[in-house]
Amino acid sequence: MHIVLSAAGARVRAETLDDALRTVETVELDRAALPDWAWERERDRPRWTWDATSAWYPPLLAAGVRVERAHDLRLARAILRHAPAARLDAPADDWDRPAHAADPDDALFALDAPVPLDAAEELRRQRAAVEAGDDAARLGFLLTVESVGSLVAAELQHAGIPWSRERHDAILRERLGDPPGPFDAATRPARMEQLLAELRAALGDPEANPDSPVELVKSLQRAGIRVSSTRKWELERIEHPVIAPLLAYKRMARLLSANGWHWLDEWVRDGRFHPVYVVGGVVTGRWAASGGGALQLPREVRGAVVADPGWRLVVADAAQLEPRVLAAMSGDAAMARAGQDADGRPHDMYQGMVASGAVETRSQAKYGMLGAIYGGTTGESARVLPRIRRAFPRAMALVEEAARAGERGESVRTWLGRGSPARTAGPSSPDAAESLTEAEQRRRQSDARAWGRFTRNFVVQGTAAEWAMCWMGAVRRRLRDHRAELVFFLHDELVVHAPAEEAEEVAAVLRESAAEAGRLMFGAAPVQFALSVAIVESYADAK
DNA sequence: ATTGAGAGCGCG
DNA sequence: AAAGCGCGCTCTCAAT
Repeated sequence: MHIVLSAAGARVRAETLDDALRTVETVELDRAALPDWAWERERDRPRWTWDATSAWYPPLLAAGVRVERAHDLRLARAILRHAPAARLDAPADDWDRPAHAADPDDALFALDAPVPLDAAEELRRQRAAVEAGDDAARLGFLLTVESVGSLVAAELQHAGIPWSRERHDAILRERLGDPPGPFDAATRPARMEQLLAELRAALGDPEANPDSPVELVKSLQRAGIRVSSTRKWELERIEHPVIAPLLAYKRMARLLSANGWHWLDEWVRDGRFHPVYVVGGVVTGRWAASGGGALQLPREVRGAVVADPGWRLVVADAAQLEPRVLAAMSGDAAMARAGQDADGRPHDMYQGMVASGAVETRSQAKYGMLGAIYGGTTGESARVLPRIRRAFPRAMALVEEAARAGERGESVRTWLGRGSPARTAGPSSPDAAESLTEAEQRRRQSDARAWGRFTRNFVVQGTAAEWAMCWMGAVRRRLRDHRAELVFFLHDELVVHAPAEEAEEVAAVLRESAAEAGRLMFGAAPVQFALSVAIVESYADAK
């Protein structure tokens, strides 16, 4: 059963659909009455269908209403638009517009803006587009998984991750020194001022400005240091007294601007950081974050993430997720074996590759797999690739086929059927090869290879994102009647905030859910999804 | 004053 | 040690 919600002027229309998507009941109600009404109807476990979870769900959560199932029409439309297995012939319209960012306070009231689109009609159109295609089961599952993701994203934002202002402030003071007071002549924290003086002295340039890359390059060159940029790795290989204080300064400046006191004031409220996730925000299907930089939370500040008294953080990290996903997709039995021990239990995959004799060291295994999945062409990864190819031919064949498809300008798809975008800078004109200059031919070849690296990575990264959404969906369902709740997500990592006495049980839930995600995605494929799980009071202690 | 590109660096 | 993929954020600097 679906309940389709849409804005009807100042009110809300709720249409109940049976499993054949026939309308069986339509009611209108005041927006203010929606949470109670939804809570009532949730007993029938309907699939709440709306233009965007990010718009409808936050106000329900704010009113204390959780729902189990949803269908996010805009997210689904975006997937169907590019999925090779979908038969969607609707012309581009407002449903193709991404949802606007959610404001939990007034999202419902912002909704009535442009178009009262017919949500039920769009749902029927989407179902038809899935069923007319050649991969209906998987594609339908992908839409469900994406919608579960949208629910989890809203719930994560609602819950927030426990954040200690005191710890954060202490970390900043320890790293940067005391912040300048309001009447302080210094404009930078104490240790930064000190380093600034040091590096200016080392350069013999009292005006040197490390905050401006352009000015800094000039200052360095005046001091006889030949650099073309101020990138860390270029500076690191230079022997000069200015380098140490300069690198230290740059590191501090980064921390101060990205996650300093200003960030703390802006993003931490009532002891929680409420990250804004953007489901489907990345072409591959990964989530993006908007504001606050939830997906780039530096290790340096994770000490500020502290469980409430009597509570713990259960931090689970999927080990070697992308290689395992690749093993499952390609059905590469040797690679799957490398990820489990003799009893078939999850086990460090890179160690397994060493044990099987495929490579000599763990680091070779790691860089070899990175090279396979990203398309490495140089250095250690390129050196090991032939050995990886020999040991895991099916896995390598899958990524290399994806790369070749991309080079030919074809699109590729993830395991559940998300399609890669059309190549933008494509092979524009069918010029005869001989009419092109040599430089132009080289450029096109290199563009084609770059696009091939993108499609190569797309199939694996996108499928890993699908696994991750299955994982969190399973965790969410298993934690439904617990006090513990999901509070953070980071591509292949989940954090649950749990009462101390529940922590061990939650750790088991995380593991069982990883196994369930593997079964849901890949059926009986013999791939184990290993987790490293830590029960800690502070996120910084997780690894 | 606002906008956009590029540099640089944080995350997976 | 960095490279090969995907991002967001903050800063500078030039163009509008």
